[in-house]
Amino acid sequence: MNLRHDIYELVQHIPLGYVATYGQIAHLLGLPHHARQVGYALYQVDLDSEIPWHRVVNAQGKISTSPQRHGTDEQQRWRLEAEGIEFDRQGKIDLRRFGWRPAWLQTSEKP
DNA sequence: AACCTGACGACGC
DNA sequence: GGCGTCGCCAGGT
Repeated sequence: MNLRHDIYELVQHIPLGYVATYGQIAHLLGLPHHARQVGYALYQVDLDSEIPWHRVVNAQGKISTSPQRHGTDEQQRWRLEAEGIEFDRQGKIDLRRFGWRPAWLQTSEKP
């Protein structure tokens, strides 16, 4: 399958109340150095899609902003807060608390 | 084919 | 820890 499809498939596994990073998604797919491609793929997701695109943030635990998002980054924050995720004063998420830890990493299983 | 553009990240100061 | 640099690579022009 193509890259975008793989990315979408994996993002759907991020559980409610947790977040993953762009680089983490790329690594889980066995594609290091493809973090930017993850961001590019998510940029193209329809806002009303089933894909929980809002559960992906950058490695610093912050929502990545861009003029081209036309405010969807704001919507991302609302959605995450609605799921119980907390932001600190600098708009950062504590990845130790809210970072996704896929179960299959410990059980040597794959989705 | 060459060049440009990023929802990124590791690293050095 | 904040901030700039540099490396990355799929897609579009």
